[in-house]
Amino acid sequence: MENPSGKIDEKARFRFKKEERLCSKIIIDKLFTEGSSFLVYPYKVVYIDSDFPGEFPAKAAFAVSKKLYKKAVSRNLIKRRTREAYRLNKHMLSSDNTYSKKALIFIYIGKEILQFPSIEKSMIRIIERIKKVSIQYP
RNA sequence: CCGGCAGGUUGCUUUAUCGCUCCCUGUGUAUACAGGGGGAGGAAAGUCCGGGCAACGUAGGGCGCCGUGCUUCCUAACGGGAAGAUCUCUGAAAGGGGAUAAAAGCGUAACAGAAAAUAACCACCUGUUUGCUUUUUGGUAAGCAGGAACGGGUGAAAAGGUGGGGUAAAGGCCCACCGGUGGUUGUGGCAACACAGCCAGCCGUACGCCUCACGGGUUGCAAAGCCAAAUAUAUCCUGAUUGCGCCGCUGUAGCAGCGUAGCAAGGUUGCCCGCUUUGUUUCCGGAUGCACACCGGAUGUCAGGAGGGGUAGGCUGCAGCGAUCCCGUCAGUGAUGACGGGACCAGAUAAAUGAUAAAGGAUGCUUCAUACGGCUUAUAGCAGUGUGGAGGAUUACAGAACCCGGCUUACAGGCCUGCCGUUUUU
Repeated sequence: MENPSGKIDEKARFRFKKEERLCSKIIIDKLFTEGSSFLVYPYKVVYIDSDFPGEFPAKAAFAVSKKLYKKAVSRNLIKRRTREAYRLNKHMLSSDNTYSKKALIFIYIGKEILQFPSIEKSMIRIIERIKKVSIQYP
């Protein structure tokens, strides 16, 4: 908005600060009770339209089931790889008015810990699907 | 050298790109940007003990429950640790595992076995009855009465062991030596205890109950406090006012004071005594002389508290001058302590401390080359050791959540110190 040169946008492109992470317990509860979802292996993605301050197209959270992965180390590894894939590709979601703002949760349901390249591939497919879903027709 | 045991220590490195969180400085009113710096572990794990800290409870006493249980020491404390004592299992050894309060009383001991503790199944001995035999003051078989723990068999365990005397046959029945137990004296040790002497024939083992000593209030940082936001004052208690009962004073409307005791229930975070709080036995009516039982009523307002309801955001707690960490010296066998110097060292909260790529290191494996000495069926082959190259593999266990001290469990590999040497080889 106030950066016609687009420089800050360029810098902030790969940033992923606390404002872009989904922290509110209320929204998370709402997501699980009212949200829609789709599957792109190895993820289940839950999303809902949500309004929040800021210029970001979405707020995201990442989850790994404690039942599938009992050790904290492996859960951390999956969440870190997922977060990294989201951080590197979230610029594809633009913050135009043509798209509604979203709250997202990525739930890892794969039974094996995948390497980063295949995780990134799935993430790109997920983001394209979210784009499709959130087009607003005025 | 190799194999093993014990203790300690360490537990991948570098570069590039893109990020996360906290602190400081600067620009900057908020947001934000730039620079600099900090950012997982020895177990952060299990949540098994012990504390700190916090809230609540608590006059005091008794009983119960739970935990611990050789000795001395260490420690803030411990069920932890160090050094030691006795017994026992295991190992060739270095070592490793386990047990240990006291004993007055009581209980249990599967299967097998006659019997598991006031022992008699077989065999043994004595007496006697009957039968058989005639080797007739004997022998033998069966029964009865008794003696006897020496032999056999069972068992995890059978009433100390060996030898001798003694006896009908035997037996600590008696004696010598050995072992144990108890008493006692001496020596050593702070002590557990050890060793030695003397005395007593006193002589099964295991487990449990009981007993004794010491310790233990409960819940946990989602504790606890504050702010913001938000819903709703159901119910209960206390005080004031109005009102109830009794008594007193003035005097017919006010004022001041009191409400004992019994019973029941609750609280006292297992129970009881005790303590404490509340209710009731009070009044009126249904309802009729009295009593009991039953049903209904004994108001409203304000303030405070309990409780309920709401919230699930932020701040403090909470990032620590400390049972702190590092180095050194001294004391001590050691756990540990004292002193001196230096340091201030993660703080996330759907939860940071990373992701990706490349190179390197370490350790096995396969293969090739080469060097060394050895063996054989000897210009060759075999296995071993060292060095170098190539390929592929492995690089563990595991992630802080209020903080410490331990314990337990998991862990690829490397390093250091000390100790042991059964088999095989040199």
